[in-house]
Amino acid sequence: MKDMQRNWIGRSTGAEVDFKIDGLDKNLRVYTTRPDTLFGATYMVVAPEHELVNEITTPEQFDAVKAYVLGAALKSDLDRTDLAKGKSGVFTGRYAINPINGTKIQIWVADYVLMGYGTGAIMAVPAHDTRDFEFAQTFNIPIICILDPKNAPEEMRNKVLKGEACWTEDGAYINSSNIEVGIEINGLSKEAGIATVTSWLEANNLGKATINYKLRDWLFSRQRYWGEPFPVIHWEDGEVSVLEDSELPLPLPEVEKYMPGETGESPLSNAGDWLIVTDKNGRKGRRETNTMPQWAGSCWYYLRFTDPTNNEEPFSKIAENYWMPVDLYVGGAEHAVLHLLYSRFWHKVLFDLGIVSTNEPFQKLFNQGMILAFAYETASGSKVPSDQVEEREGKYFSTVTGEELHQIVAKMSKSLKNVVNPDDVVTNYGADSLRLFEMFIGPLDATKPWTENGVKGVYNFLRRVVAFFGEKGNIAEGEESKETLKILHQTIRKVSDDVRDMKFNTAVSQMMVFTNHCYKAGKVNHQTAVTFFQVLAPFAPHVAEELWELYGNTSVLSFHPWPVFNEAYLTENTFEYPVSFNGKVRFKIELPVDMPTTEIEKAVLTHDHTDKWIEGKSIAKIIIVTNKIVNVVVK
RNA sequence: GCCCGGGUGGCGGAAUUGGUAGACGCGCUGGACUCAAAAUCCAGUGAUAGCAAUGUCGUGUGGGUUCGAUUCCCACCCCGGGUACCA
Repeated sequence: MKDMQRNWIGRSTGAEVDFKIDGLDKNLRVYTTRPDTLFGATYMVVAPEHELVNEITTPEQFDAVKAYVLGAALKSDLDRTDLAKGKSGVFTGRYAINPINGTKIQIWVADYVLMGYGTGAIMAVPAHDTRDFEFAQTFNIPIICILDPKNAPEEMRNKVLKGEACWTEDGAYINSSNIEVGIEINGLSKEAGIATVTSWLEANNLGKATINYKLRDWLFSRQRYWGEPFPVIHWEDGEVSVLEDSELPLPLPEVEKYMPGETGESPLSNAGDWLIVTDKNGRKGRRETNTMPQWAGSCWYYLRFTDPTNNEEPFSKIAENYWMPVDLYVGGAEHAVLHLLYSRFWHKVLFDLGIVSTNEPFQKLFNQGMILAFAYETASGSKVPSDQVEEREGKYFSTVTGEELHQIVAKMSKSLKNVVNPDDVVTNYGADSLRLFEMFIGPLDATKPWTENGVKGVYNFLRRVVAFFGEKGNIAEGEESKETLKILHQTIRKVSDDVRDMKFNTAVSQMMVFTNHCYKAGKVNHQTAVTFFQVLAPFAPHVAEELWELYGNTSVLSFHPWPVFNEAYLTENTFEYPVSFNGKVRFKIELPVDMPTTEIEKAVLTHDHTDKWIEGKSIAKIIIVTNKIVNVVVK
């Protein structure tokens, strides 16, 4: 999860390097994480949107470049990434001077370089970068190897040295010195190479060490109508002010259309009169049109929850101190780089400002798995809404086109219309059954398709609980049996542990074990029954409360403390040892738990079945793990 | 491509983290009840051989470590999710 956040933030360290443009009094600045490979730079690429494209392009190449830039602009982002398989680009006709060795290298325009990252321009080192290599091969650009892959297989190494293969891992520098300008990294390690070249660039004023992030905002940059408007006014004289506390909150204005403004501004720019404000001196101003869309507001809701009725401030220091940090954050993995990342960021800002008392907002994260559902797609892979699908003899067909479809498993979504409404389960089996089934279906963190196979199982369990404990004849007076007490207390322990570990499926199964035991035992006493109701209550609250009341209680069960298990009921006097020969279990033998190993050994060796397995062989060793297993090694 | 998960009966899933593989549930089979069916209750249910006692095989595949491996190590195959020309 933190890896995903790290990837999203995408911090990288490298250097910016200036290349002189041949015949122009300008520099082309690139960002690279590998300044050490400067000797291997054989061409440069600028993004189609780069501001210098027009200036760089020579008259002969102008039409070709213009056509290419236009073409790139028309491609959507999706197309551009979809076309990742093949590289495209066009030569600008212009050259740049490699500052480290004075070589003239071609400048190209290509859409595999993105304007939004770094400087929108790169130096290409085809021998040691797969993208550059692919491009250089496509357009017959020289490939110069400067890292000798000494530890690579011989065949591979030869290809790399000849510029016929790309090598992105470490190696020994070759062709990497220029005495005239005082730079020499041949023989250095990668780390030392990067440091040497970077300091050389800085000393000669040709570049500097830089840190870059690929972080994209995924929240405020996607403006929409629904969101809290910023309480900010831009005045005609250039002053910007925030609203008085007394003017808050600022509600959203009613608008006719929710589309973005004509200049691509937030939808609030369509709000007409609402936008214009005049102060008491007649000065005119315009309201800020940006809102806090989507989860911008919920990034801090947990703080407001600590003090929800406070009318003076978002939350009091006392309340914040008492409740924070949040014990548990339950959310899907899809929140990793969205809600969770923003929440952590905001919280850290508030912490630095001294407004909250913790550096992190959440103590523990739990990723619950997504519940998937069946969906349908055509042979060509396009999705068909589930309400346009009919089943005939185990095959699926579109009710619109009649085409045969195949069934896939995909996450539930509105667009696929494969959302399952749990109301049916509630109607047929009750809310407790639905609740219990969601816990019983499997581990909370597992992703799995929704199926109602098995709802019957938990429904049956609840029905058996009500049938057994609802029958007065099953409740006996007096002391509880040892066996029942043991299983009851095992159940308390297991359910307590499983709830703590959020393993609800096994907690439910333990309660089933207990109930099955009650049926076998035939009778249990009053105390056993009500203790079980307490355990059951968080899982099936309606059933548990009903039974609790049936037993003459007038208070609410949920307010009673959780039962505590008693170790004394769980201790055993004997243990049934599995006896194995060479690791294979052959029979079992019941022995006292405190029997010394020498006695156990004797008991095993004198057992009737033992002869059969040691016949004609000799015993090499006997391994006894107390109250676990006995293993006899024979040869 | 890269980064995470994960492969256990017909199915959903258990297994105290190296110690009896398959708890619990669904489904299926048989029995009881019923004129009959449903519901319910009881019993059985990994595969295979056997009337049985019992044997052999078995946790994606192949190897390794170990007295002992679903669990640890190495290589590979498959599935799911995330991400993607980030220089």
